[in-house]
Amino acid sequence: MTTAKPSSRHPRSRGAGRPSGDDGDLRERLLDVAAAQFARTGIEATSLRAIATEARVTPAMLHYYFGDKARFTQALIEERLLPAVAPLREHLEQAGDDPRALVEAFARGVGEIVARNPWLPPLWVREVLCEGGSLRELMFSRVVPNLPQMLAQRFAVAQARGLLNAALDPRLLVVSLVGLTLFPAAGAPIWRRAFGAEELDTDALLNHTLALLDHGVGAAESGDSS
Amino acid sequence: MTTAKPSSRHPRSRGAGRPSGDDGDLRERLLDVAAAQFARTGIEATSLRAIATEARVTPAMLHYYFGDKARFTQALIEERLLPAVAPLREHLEQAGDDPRALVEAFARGVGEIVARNPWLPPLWVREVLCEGGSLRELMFSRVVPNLPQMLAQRFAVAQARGLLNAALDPRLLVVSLVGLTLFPAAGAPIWRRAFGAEELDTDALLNHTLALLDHGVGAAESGDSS
DNA sequence: TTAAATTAATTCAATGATTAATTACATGCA
DNA sequence: TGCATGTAATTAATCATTGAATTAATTTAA
Repeated sequence: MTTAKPSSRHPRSRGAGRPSGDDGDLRERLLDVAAAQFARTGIEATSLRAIATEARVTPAMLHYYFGDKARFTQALIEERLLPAVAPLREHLEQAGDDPRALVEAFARGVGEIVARNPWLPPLWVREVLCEGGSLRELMFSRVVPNLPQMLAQRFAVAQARGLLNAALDPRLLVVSLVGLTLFPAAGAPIWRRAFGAEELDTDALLNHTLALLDHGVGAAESGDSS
Repeated sequence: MTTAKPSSRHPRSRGAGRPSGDDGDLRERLLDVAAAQFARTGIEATSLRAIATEARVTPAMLHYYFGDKARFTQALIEERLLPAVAPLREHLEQAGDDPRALVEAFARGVGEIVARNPWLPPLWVREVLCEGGSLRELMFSRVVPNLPQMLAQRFAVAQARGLLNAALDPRLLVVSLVGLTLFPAAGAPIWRRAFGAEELDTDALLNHTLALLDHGVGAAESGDSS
């Protein structure tokens, strides 16, 4: 055992002898590369080898910095997923009780998060939404604990005050809202492919979503209020 | 080479000596098991061994009936995915030009398909929507060739006639529609988990979606028309 | 010269793919 | 009717490859 073993915790310490002629912290780079690759291929289907290769290092580096794959994904969650999603909560808490404001806050918040972390939607869809996803439990217990319930609750209050379409179910509205925002983001490449080469304009999507939620599909009788 | 080799094509033929004390065609069963497992774990991350194990047979059976993994998934697409999705096209073609009717036809069609093939939404989300999905190209070229464009086109026509909210983009409306229908279906387990133990009622979801698309989130001024 | 950072090489299990042997039935033939 | 035989269906066993995890050796800078 002459090997240096950071085993449980990150080495971090700068200043030590590191031959890395590369850019910033390798540890960070590994997380970034992994986030992108996990989003592309899925966590289970992505080999540590592939990550290491894309990061131009040996697979052993992953073991050096993170231990095993489980702890690696754990680190990814702690240091990428959680910080990325955190702003959404604030967005929502700042929004008033008006359901339209809530909806807009949610859609705008998701939009910003996605803009900053393009890898997030595919990862979320794959690993949280789907049944066998690796991040299911974690997402619920740590990332957005009872955020869906909180949102539904506020919709329910708005509905009781007559501010929300009475035909809607507050909880299903949350589901719809997520579907309208995260789903298109996750599928951006596909829409591009389906509807010609144009990039999916996130601003346009946001406005469209709000317009849809404002009036529905029927021809609007009054002007919009955005 | 004393081995029987159906190599290129399905053996199919009944009447021959088959020790299988099991139920129907093993070939079919393998496809069903695989569909479920692929939906749960993802195609890449699912081993042939796992499929064989769950089907209570040897991995060699997969090779016997299908060849390699690529041809196996190909068969799954041809014999499960394509037939499953086919009805949607008819549904849409029968619907009139009224956007509400179109929307309802789509939502109802998706609902029926999902009810019949619970494995479809997760598989679709994973393998078609996401970038690294294995079925991307195939889906577009074979399963629903230019169906999105067709839908968008009809929305555009309706819009030109003043039947559709002018603030909407026909193509983005298609995106929203898919998000509102497929996404909740794919995430059914999660909503169950998020909002207590109740099953996600697909009928309720359908009605909710239609209500949302009819009037938006604002308090409705007129009675519903369902 | 010391310790962090990194590479190279190794081990072990799992996977995809394949082959050879085995089973069970159906049919032809006596 | 009963037996031999061919063939589809299936299992057991094998092989090469890949992946995760580990260890030892090497580089680099403080």
